[in-house]
Amino acid sequence: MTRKPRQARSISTVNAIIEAGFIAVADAGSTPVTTRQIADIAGISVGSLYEYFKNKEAIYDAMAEKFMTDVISMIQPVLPVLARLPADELIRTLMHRFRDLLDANNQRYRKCVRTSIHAQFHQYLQPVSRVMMDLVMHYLMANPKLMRAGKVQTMSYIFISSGIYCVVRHVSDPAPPISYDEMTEGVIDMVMSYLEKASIEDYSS
Amino acid sequence: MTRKPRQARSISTVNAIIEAGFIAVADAGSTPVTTRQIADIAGISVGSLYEYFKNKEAIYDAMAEKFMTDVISMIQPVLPVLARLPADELIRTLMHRFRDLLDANNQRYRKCVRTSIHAQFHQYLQPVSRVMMDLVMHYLMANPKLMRAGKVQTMSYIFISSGIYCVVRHVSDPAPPISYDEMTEGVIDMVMSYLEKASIEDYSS
Amino acid sequence: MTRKPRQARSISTVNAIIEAGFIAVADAGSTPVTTRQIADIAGISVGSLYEYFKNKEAIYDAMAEKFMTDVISMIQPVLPVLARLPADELIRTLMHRFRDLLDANNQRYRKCVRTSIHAQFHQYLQPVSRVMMDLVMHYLMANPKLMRAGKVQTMSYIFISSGIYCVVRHVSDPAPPISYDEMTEGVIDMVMSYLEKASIEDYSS
Amino acid sequence: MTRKPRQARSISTVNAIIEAGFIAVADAGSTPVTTRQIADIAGISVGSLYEYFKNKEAIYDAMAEKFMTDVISMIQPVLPVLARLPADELIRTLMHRFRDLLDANNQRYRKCVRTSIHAQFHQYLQPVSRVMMDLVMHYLMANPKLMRAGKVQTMSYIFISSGIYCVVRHVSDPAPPISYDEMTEGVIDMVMSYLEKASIEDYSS
DNA sequence: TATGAATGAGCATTCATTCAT
DNA sequence: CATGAATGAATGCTCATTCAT
Repeated sequence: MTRKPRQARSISTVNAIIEAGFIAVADAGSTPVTTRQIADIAGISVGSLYEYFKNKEAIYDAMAEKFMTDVISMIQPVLPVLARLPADELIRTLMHRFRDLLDANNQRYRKCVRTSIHAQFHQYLQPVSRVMMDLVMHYLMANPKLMRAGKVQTMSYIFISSGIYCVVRHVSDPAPPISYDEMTEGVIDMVMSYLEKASIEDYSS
Repeated sequence: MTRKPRQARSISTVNAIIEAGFIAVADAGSTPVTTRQIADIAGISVGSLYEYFKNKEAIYDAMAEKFMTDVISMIQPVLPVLARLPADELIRTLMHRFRDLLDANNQRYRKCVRTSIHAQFHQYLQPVSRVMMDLVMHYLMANPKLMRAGKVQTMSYIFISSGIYCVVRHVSDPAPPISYDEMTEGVIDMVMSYLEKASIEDYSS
Repeated sequence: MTRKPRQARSISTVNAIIEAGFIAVADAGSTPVTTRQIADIAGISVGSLYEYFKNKEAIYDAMAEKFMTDVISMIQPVLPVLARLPADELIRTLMHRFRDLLDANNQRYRKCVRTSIHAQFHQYLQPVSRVMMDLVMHYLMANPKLMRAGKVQTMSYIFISSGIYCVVRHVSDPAPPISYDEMTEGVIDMVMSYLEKASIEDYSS
Repeated sequence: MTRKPRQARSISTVNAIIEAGFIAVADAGSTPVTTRQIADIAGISVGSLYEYFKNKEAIYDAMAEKFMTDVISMIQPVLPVLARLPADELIRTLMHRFRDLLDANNQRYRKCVRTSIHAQFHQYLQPVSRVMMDLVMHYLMANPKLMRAGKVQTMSYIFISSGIYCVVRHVSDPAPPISYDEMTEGVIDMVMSYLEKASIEDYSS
């Protein structure tokens, strides 16, 4: 049974382990990460690892949760602002903040996404989809005229999938044929074209 | 001239192993596949496996290659037709053929994509991107007016990434919020909106 | 003079640990008991465990000793009475008191014997043999005519072994083919037959 | 999954592992035996161990089964003879053959019983009880007058328990107070006294 | 060529014991 | 005295790979 970390020291150890997990994944390349590696990086013994986490899986879960938390806290503070932005600015801001998140902590997440393609892809990306979906919902409520555009759900699904995977692919690509900024503008063009066309059709009807 | 029986056998054994690899991955769920499983399914001994493949990695490589070949031979025969189609019809045809490929052989690839999310994601999808890029190039050469639309490379990159990942995500999702056909039409809308807008801008300039 | 509170506390803690040891063994079933479990049940920390006992082995030793003490204090008070009883009554009384001891404290010892079959068998049973041997000696001294019966030592050894293991086996057996009372009477028959025969031979000689 | 040993070599490896198991248990004293130890003694690698046995438990099971087989084949060949023997000769023969079995193969079973007191006691002894019960049944059918003696089931239970544990205790005792032969004669006396008394009572009634 | 028994490094996990606080 | 976080050796078990037949 995992002891519940109550004390300050314990909490920091838990964080150190999660931290070590990300570093290990980032460093590991495609080979799977061992508990020993994580313990070594965290500067503790294997035994201690199991004082704080039931098993390896639990560490991965905590990492995914930490990632989600980071994604949320990347968006949360600017949420009121984002909802008032025009769509192109919204996307641009989002893509930039995402890049910042990927590059924070010595590119931790960038490296992890690169290697996690081979491993916990879904566990990492599903929460992002969820958060993005929330954001879209907020945005639609703040911009009700968009609701009149058809296929709201379908287009949300597609835009979110597209956006996330464009980023993932770009991050994973060792020599991307276009720059991140070019990609950002492309995504904006794509979305804006649709929104404009949809609103025209909406008016004319 | 008669085919050398030894070679013929070798080729069929190699294919049997690759086949077995897909079946094993499809059946395995999330647990990793062992060489023993592959050998058993292929109906040969582990020892023989290593007669035909240097190691497990080589089998995965061959599987990815086989997948690419299948993707190519899905597109190749209709290539002349595709190039003459309007963009929406092109995408619709493509998405349908993709679905057929995923469902062929008792949904082999569908199952593999689902589980390979956790494993050889890139190895499988990079070739698809490559093939799609080729197709786009063909299409552009057959429809040179599209070339005048700006950001050809950027938008190709984005549309291909989007299209592939939309399919992957849809396949992986146990309960997708929209149907495959809705998604198909959504992707078409997205692309068409952009192309229309781009051509308008092009005209006006 | 007041008892030194430190000592008193120590003694009660030691007892609590031994107590906890029995409870842990009784509860554990066939899985081995950990020091953590014992400490938890005793309501102290693992660290404290090692304040009072050198190691796990020492706890087991203390448990065995406690068991012996309990066996002794089960017999001691009735010793004068027992020595004056006829042999059959002696055995009957003994077997009943044994059953009572096994069932005391929520069947603590019964459960322990059941699981300890797999573990500290000897450590638990040797003391019992010793105590029983003492009892037999007392009995012989009180009934000197029995001394004339041959093979006193041999028969003591056999009767004690038999008696103890009959009880142990009966306790361990989830579905014993005979009842405890039937077994008791059987053991009495067995012993009495021998004693009668021995005394006849003795007389005749 | 454990491969089923079909070939001669495989069978001998299985036996070698079981053999090694006994040697390991005999040598181990009170410390638990590891798979590594068994593999080393058997002269194979840990990996091979698991080719032949699902897990450690399975090895223990096989050992217990082997022990039972040995006990049976100790009795089986003399079964027709035993049934025609007077009870005292039957017991004497049995006890002697038991001693021989314990001392065979460099005292393998003697050592194992000594240390297994702490471990797989029941798993080893239950089969013996079973076999002994069978023998008693055979004996009773060959000597139907004994059936008339009361408490057949009770006395069988007691005599068998007594006999087995007397041997076990004697084997376990580093300095037994009586010799094996003395013990044998004592057990015979005990049983014979009962049988004689029972038959007298039977006649008189 | 084909086999499959054999290998053994490597993994996740446990737990008696220690020691800084 | 008490604590419980930390330790790390040790365990059961797996599986990619080899090689004698």
